[in-house]
Amino acid sequence: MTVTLADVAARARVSPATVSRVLNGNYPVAAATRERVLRAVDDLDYVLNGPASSLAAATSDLVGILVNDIADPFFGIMAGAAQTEIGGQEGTGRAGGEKLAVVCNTGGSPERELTYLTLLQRQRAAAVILTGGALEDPGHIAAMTTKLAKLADAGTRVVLCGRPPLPGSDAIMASLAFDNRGGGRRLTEHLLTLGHRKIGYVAGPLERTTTRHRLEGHLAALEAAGLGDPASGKGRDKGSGGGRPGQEELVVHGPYSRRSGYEATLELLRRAPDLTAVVAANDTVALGACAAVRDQGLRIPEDVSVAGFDDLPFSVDATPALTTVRLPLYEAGARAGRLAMGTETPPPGGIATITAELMARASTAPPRPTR
Amino acid sequence: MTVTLADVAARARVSPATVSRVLNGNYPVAAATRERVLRAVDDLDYVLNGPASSLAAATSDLVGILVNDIADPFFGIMAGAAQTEIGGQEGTGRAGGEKLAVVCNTGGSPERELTYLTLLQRQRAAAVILTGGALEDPGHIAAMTTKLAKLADAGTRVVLCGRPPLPGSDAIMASLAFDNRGGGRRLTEHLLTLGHRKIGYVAGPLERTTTRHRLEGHLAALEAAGLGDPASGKGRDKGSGGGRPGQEELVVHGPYSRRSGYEATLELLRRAPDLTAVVAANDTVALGACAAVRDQGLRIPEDVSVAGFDDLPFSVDATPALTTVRLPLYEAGARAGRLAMGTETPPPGGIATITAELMARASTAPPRPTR
DNA sequence: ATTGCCGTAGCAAGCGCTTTCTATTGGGTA
DNA sequence: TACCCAATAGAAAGCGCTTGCTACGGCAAT
Repeated sequence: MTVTLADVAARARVSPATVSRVLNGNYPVAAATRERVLRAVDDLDYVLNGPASSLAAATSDLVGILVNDIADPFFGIMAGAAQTEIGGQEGTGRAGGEKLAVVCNTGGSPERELTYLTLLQRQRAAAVILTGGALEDPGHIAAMTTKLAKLADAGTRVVLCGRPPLPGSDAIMASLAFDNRGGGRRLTEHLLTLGHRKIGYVAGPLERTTTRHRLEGHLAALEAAGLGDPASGKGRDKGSGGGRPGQEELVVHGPYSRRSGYEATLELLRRAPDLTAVVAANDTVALGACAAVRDQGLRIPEDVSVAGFDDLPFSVDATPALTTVRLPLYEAGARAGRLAMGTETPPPGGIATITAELMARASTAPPRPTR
Repeated sequence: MTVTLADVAARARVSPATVSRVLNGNYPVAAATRERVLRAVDDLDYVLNGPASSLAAATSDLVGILVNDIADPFFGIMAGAAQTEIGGQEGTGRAGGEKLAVVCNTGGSPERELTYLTLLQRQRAAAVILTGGALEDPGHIAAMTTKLAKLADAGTRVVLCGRPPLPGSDAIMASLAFDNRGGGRRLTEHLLTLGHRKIGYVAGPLERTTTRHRLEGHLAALEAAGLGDPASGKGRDKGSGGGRPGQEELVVHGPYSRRSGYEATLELLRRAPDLTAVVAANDTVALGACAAVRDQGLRIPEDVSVAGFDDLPFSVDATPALTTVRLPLYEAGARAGRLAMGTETPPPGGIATITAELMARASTAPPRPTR
C-alpha cells in the first residue's frame, strides 16, 4: 500500500542503500544515478518514513520549543522567530536542513513541562528550546536539571531563551537571559526621576524567575532612592490596617493576565489611595491596570502613571501609549533558533544576557503637584 | 549506554514482549508481573524510543497543529485549547492517551504549509489540525487537497478549525468553520442601524477565505440597505479622483496587522473624508485604525466609529472598548482537539458552522448629525 | 602487464520496538 | 481422572531505514 525505499530502489534499478544516500546526500552518488532515483521518487510520490529513518540513524529532525502560554504574544514572537530560523530555508529545496520545529504549550504547568520534555526525549529530538521564566520550586528545578542533563547527554541540544541559566548545568546548554532586573530598575528609576514617590507594583506569579527579577529591580531602584523598606522581609500581602502602608504593601502578586492587573490595581488603590504610579509585571497586566485606574475615575497619566514591561506590539497602541521596557523578543528567539541548529556559536560561558531598553511613552508623567 | 526495552526485560526477568505490553497496557499482564516491570522501568530510568515504537506499531502519537501566525493570539488561543484537549489528562499518570501536540507556524506561507504537512506525514502523525483561513489560489488548493487526502488515507485524522471545508474532501476530514460572513454582515448592520451610511472597510489580505467571507458579509449588509455598489466588480483600488467615491473605493486590502490598519485607514480617510465609520478585518487591524483616526484629530466614536472582528482579549481594553464580533476561539480549538483525538464524534456531514456573535461596545455610536 | 587506488554501488546487519502465534499454566467441568 | 478453556508469558518475525564493509570497474602509476 505505502511506498517504501525498496519500491523506489526497484523502480530506479538500484539498491535501497543508493536511494537512501541520494536522499540524504552525504555519500557520493553518480549524477546519472541520482537523476534516476530522484525521478523514481517523484513518480512514486515517495515519502520517507520518519520513524524508520530516525530509528536507523539514531537521530531525528524534531526541534521542540517549550512556551508557557501560547496565546501570549510574548512567547509567540520568540517561538515564531525561532521556528523561522529553524525550518526557514525555503530556497534550498530538499536540502539537508529540513527540521521540524514544533512548539509545545506547557500552560505554565511544571508537570506538563516535564511531560513534554519526556515526549521530546522519546522522539530523540535534535534540540529543545525553553522559553520564558522558570518556576523556582526546588523540586522542580532539580527534576528539570536532571532531565535536561539527560537530554543533553543523549545528544539533544538544549537552549534556554529568556530564562536564566540552571545552576550547575552551564556547560551543557546555552542560555539567553533577559536583563529583567536591570530593566525593572531602569523603569522605576524613570518614575522616580519624574518625581513619583509612592509607586504601586503589580507583580507576576510567585516563584517565577521573571517575576522575582523584575521586582528586585524595582525594589533596588527604590532602595537606591532611599525609599527602601526597612522591614524588607516577605511582606505577607496582608491588607493594610489603614494609615501609611510600607513599601511591601505596595506590591501585589498575581498571574500574568489582564484581569490580575485590574484587580491588583484596585487593591493597590484601596491600600494607598495616594499612590501616583503603578508598575505592572508586563504589558498585559498593565492594560488591566489602566482599566482599573480609569474605572476609579482617575486619568492616565495626569492622576496616575502606569508602566508595563516587554513592549509587546499592542503597547504602543494603548491610549495613552504605554511606557514600558523593550525586550528584543524576536532577535532573542531567532538567536535561540540558530543556537538550536548549531548555526551560531554559543556565547562565552554558554550564557548571554540580553539588555532591556526603557521605552518612555505617554502613560507616565510627573505626578500632580497638588495631592 | 542507553537503556532499551531488553534491559528492562532482563532486570524484571521477563521477556521484552511483556514489558512492551505493560507499557502499552493493551494486553492482560498479571498484576505482580506488571509491578516488577514498572519497578524495573523506574530503576533503570527507561525512556521509550519513540521512533522505534512508531516504526513497529506503524503509528505515532504526534498531532500537528498548523497556524498562520503564532504571534497572533487568534491562533494562539485556538492552538492552546486544542493542545490542552490533546495532551491534557495530567491525572492519568502514564495512561494511554499521551500524545505530543505540537504547533507549527506557517507564517501564512503556502510553501511552508505544504512542507509542514510533508514533515508531519513523514512522522506518520496521528492527526493534523489546520487553523485559520486558507489561501484561495487554485494551485495551492489542489496541492493541499491531494496532500490532505494522502494523509487521511494513511490514517492521519485531519481537522479544519476556523477554515471552510475543502471542496470534494468533505468525507475524509471534519471541518469547523466560523460564520465569518454572517458575523461581518451583522456587524455592518449594527453600524447601519446606528445611522452610518458611509462606511470604510479595511480588509485582510487578498485570496484568503477569511478575508473574502467577512467582506462579503459587509457588502451583503450594504446591499440589503440599498447602499450596494452597482458596479460591484473588482474595485481595483485606484485612488479616487475626488468627488463621491463608490462603495468599492471604500475597501482597502492589507495584511492582518496593526500597521496595515493604520495605513489603510489613513488612505480611506483621504479618499472619503466624510466617512463616519471604519470596519476592520480583525481586532488587530482595528487597533491600527483607531490610531490613525486619532492621529487625524478625530474622536472615537464621536467623529468616527471603529469596529473589529474576533473579540481578542485585548479588545475590551482598548479605549474606547472595541465593538467587534466574538468568535468562540477557545471552544472551537478545544473541539478541534477532541475531534483530532477521536474523542468527539464529528458533526453531521463532517461540517459544523460556528456562529459569530456581535459585541456592541463603546467604539461605535451614531454618527454626528452635523457633518 | 600488474598493482593499487579512487569512485560508486550493493550486501547485510542491525536500530528498538510491536505483535502474531505458540507454549504453559491452573483451574473448572464432565 | 481426563479434558478444555481462560489467562498469561515467550519466541520470533518483521517495521523501513542507515551505514560499515565489501565488491567491482577503470585509470594512473610502476
